[in-house]
Amino acid sequence: MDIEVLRRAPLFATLDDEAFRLLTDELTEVDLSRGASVFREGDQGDQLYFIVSGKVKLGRTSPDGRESLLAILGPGELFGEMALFDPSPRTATATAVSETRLAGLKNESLNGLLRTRPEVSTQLLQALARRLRRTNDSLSDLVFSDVPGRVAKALLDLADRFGRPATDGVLVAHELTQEELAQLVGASRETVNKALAEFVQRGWLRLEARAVVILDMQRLRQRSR
Amino acid sequence: MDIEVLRRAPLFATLDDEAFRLLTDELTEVDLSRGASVFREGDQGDQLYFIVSGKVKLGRTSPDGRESLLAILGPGELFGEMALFDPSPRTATATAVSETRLAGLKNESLNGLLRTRPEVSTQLLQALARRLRRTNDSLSDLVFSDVPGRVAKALLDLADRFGRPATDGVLVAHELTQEELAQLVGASRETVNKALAEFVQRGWLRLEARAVVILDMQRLRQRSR
DNA sequence: TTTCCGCTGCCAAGTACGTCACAGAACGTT
DNA sequence: AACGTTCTGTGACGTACTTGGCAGCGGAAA
Repeated sequence: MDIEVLRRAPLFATLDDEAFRLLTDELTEVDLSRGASVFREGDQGDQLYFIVSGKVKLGRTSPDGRESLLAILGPGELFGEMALFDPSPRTATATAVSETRLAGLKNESLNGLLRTRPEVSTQLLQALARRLRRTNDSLSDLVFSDVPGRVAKALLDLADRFGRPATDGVLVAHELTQEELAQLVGASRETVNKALAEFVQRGWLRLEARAVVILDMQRLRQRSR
Repeated sequence: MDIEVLRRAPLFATLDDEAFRLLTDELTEVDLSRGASVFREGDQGDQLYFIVSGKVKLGRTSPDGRESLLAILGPGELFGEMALFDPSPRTATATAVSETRLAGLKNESLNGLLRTRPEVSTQLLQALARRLRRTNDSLSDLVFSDVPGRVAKALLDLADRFGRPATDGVLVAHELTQEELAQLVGASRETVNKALAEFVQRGWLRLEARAVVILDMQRLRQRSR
């Protein structure tokens, strides 16, 4: 397993090499192809996961079958920790958005780590606090912004986390279909498509297969406020 | 100060009486009347707060001045902890909804506590995980449910946490104006008013001043799905 | 290649909700 | 009691969005 990503993860940053090696022995490798789920709403959960490579979407299903995405996570991020601290079934489904490699850490292993290395809990608290802040942001966006605004925000956020400089702008290989993007911003596919078309028409974006190139960050950022 | 609420708070449950007494010495008492703020968006934060009595709303303001509420918190709950773990300015404004008494705990005191009592961090992780779950719930509700559904959900949630049995139902003294209730569910005051009127007309509710009496939990619960 | 299916783009129609506008009730202050 | 202010209730109207439907496109599978 490629442990480089893990070694750099803030959660393990305080560990010395020896402790880190012991820990990696306890990790389980999980490989997923696009569309495969790690766990589903209602499952019993006793593991948290690190994303080594690829992307994962966390989603929920409404009683009548519609879907909504809580977050898109990438390399170095962790998820599935809630079921450990607040013990109850999983409240979201985790699905691979692309070819994805995860490292699973069992509840007991984590508890062992927390016992011998209490500093690690600080990192966990930070990770949770950051996630809560992001979720609060999404909540406000949903109330304050219209769909084009939310799409702009989502693209900028994805660009921050997954963007790479390209010849004429920033390439954001988000790997999401417009349907998934719509579920992420809480709107219909149709409306998101229109918003994207408008951005393209204004010269702010170029669309590619499951990716966009942001040509005018400035304007897009203004539209997102 | 009335320390009973604090003694029962899960965060301090594992402390022996001696440790608890030392801790309470480090708490600062804060009293607020309705409408007064503990901290505001953008402030520098170095304290977290327990609610001893009363209620607090956590809200955000949009660039154009509209407001949205992230949560209503009551006795025994804590807030303002995010600024400590994820150090950056406060991302929400905390305002008293009624006469409120708080106990403030400084960052350094908390760190001291975490150093001597690492078990406390588990409780903090739990509290954060629960909050994150609730926020995720709000997020899904906003996407999945219409306004009447969200109003029903909000009332049931408030009933769970602040409801007291009455002669003909459950009295929920939420202390919120309809404007605030609207900000909580992410809708306009008028629409919320109409939803409430409909519930009353169907015999599910009775309205009182900044309170409701839930007459038919069943139906209300059905409407909220 | 050909076929198929998922994804994209777009039009038309319906609707839930926001905005505006106003009036009455309740509450606190002098 | 008189007054202003804040809160509640309700109707009319416009619109941003959803729903539904359909056609073209491209990549994967046969």
